[in-house]
Amino acid sequence: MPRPRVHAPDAVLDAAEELLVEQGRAQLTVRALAARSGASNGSIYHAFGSLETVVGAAWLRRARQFLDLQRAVVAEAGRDGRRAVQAAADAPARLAARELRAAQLLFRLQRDEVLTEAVTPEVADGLRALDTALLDTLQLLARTVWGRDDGAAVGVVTACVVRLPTALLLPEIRAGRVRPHTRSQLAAAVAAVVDCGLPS
Amino acid sequence: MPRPRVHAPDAVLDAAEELLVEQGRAQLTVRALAARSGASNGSIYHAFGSLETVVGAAWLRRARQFLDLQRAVVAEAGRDGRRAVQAAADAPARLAARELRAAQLLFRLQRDEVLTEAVTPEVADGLRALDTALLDTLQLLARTVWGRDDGAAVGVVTACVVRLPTALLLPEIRAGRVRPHTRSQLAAAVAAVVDCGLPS
DNA sequence: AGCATAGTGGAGCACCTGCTCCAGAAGCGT
DNA sequence: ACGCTTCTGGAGCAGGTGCTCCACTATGCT
Repeated sequence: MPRPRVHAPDAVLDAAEELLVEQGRAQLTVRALAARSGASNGSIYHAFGSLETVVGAAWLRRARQFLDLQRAVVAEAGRDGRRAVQAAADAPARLAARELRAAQLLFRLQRDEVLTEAVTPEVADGLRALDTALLDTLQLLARTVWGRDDGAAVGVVTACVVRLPTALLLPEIRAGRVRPHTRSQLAAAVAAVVDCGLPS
Repeated sequence: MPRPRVHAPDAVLDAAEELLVEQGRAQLTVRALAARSGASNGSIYHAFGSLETVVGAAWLRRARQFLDLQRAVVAEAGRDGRRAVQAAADAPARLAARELRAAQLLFRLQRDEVLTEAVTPEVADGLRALDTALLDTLQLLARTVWGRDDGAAVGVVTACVVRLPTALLLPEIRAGRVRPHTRSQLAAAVAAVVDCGLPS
């Protein structure tokens, strides 16, 4: 019926990803994106509606990939709580080994920087769905370790699964390679924090 | 001889600090800074030369404060390497307890975001001096723990003293209060990473 | 009193941003 | 062949940015 697309939306997302990883959000302008992707200003806005939506969609694509991998890894780890949390924390390193770009994007942009007012409701819903998906995993882990998933327990799991990996892996993910020793450090740190128990 | 200052440079730095902590770097515009500090555009540029220099100077002021405190804490910890590293890692929490704003500023802006091309040579030199001062502390700690301060040893100390505190404390520093339990977690994680040893 | 000097205020410039707008192109069904 | 629809390209707008520029002010020295 209509005129077919010349520029696949995925190609625009790829270009956005490159710019975000290589130069950061501030350098991702409409003009830079148009130049790198080959799509014109008009095409980009026709397909996405706003720049923020492009960022959101690019992040969403990768975050889904990550959460799938993390869920699989957690399921594989079995019922030993500490091991399961260690596995979840190691997921970013695995992602980096398999799809470096994905890990670089997810660790370069925080979730808060992605879900702004300007993103299309469609993508915004996707991002919010991601939040609850991650929370599900965190709660599952909390129950596996302590048999409860209240705020305190989930807080500790979050520290292990989100904050510690960010801290220890981020420089190496940016650099392009995660050393085995760093993964050992992460596992040790996670075990220590888990053994530290819940806040009183 | 000349006309005396109406606006103390420190007042401008205070205003910049507030804006940076409350709203982030992107919201720190010349106009916002002028409005909050009371100094005019002209005064700000006469005193600092560029906006980046204001940011750099504000950061520098606080970073010096932090490094002094950290050095003192390390010196106090004595010759037990692991304890010394734990003390150094705990320094941000102490800073937050004493001068919340300082910790909030230092943890909100990364060092790389501060030292850009646009900062005055004077402030840029100060920032670079800070790098070597921090490196001194890191090397001291590395020697205390392993008796060597090569890249590998300093790398592990950096993970303990820079990355782990950033990861675990940042959300609470932003929120305004660091819980004792979080400091325990940090100490445990640091011990675990230290005990993990050097990369092969 | 007059001068030199450092500081002040703010108008305005050049630039860049996200985004809008719309004439036209490219396909499809008829 | 014609219209219907979606997609494309790019000119251009409104607004915000860092920064420059310069007339002016307030002081201390002579």
